Amino acid sequence: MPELPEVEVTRLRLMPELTGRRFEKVEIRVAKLRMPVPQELGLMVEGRTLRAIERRGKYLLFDCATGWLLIHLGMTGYLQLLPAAVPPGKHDHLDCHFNNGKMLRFHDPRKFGTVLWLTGDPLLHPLLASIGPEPLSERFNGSVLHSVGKSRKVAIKQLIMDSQVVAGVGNIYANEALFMAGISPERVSASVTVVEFNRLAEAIQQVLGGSVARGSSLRVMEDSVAYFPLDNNVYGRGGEPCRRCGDMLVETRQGNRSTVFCRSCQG
DNA sequence: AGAATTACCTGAGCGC
DNA sequence: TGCGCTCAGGTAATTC
Repeated sequence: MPELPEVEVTRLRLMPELTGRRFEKVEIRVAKLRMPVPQELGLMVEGRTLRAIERRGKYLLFDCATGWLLIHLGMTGYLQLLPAAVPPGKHDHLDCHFNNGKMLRFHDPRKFGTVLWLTGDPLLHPLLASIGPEPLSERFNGSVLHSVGKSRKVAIKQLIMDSQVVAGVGNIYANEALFMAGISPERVSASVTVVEFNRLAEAIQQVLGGSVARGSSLRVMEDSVAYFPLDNNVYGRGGEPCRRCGDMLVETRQGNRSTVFCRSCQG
């Protein structure tokens, strides 16, 4: 599923192809996503020139000067850049045609994604206004994490998955970052020390930044710009040996999400 | 306010 | 072969 690094790599790949290009035509085939795709989207976007593509958490923001096209890929969504003539298949819900003959196609089997039109400052929109700091910015560090986490009673894993605390840390990277930092996902947030919060913030940046770097360096695979493989240390490896100590990784559930960790390496 | 739970959705994998 | 079940999970909305 697209996590922050996949979203960022998508942005980096689309930007050189599409900035400065004009939206010619928008085709909405399926508007019934998690939130309805606004009817007037075509009217708003067509004829506009794309100035840039920004990202906030896992939200992509297409700067159209008069407003912003917001896209979230949900769990199963991806964006493809294709020649305009490629016929749509199942789950190809939306196409944006550009004046260079390219078409940006939104594909999302589970329809957890979001496509909206925003006016005004996008960061003030309710969906974005209360998102925490960008994990890959200098604004995010152990002190920031500590200042919110020191008084919270939730498990540390749920704290770092809270988008109000830090943007865009999903289940896979939460598991991986906690392993890297040597902290048990089950620890109550308030029991985590300053030193550990520092290690955790560092690990979050390492794990996300490393994936962005790896994803950016990969050749574009086929026609997709969304996915790249991930070699996880813990996620998806419950019951298998820990790569650090060899003990069996345990799999539990937290807030209905699967958690995998090493009881020996993560205290 | 913070924590916990629910809803949204479909493909994959499973047992029978 | 196919039916029914469970699971996967980002995040907004809802409830406690």
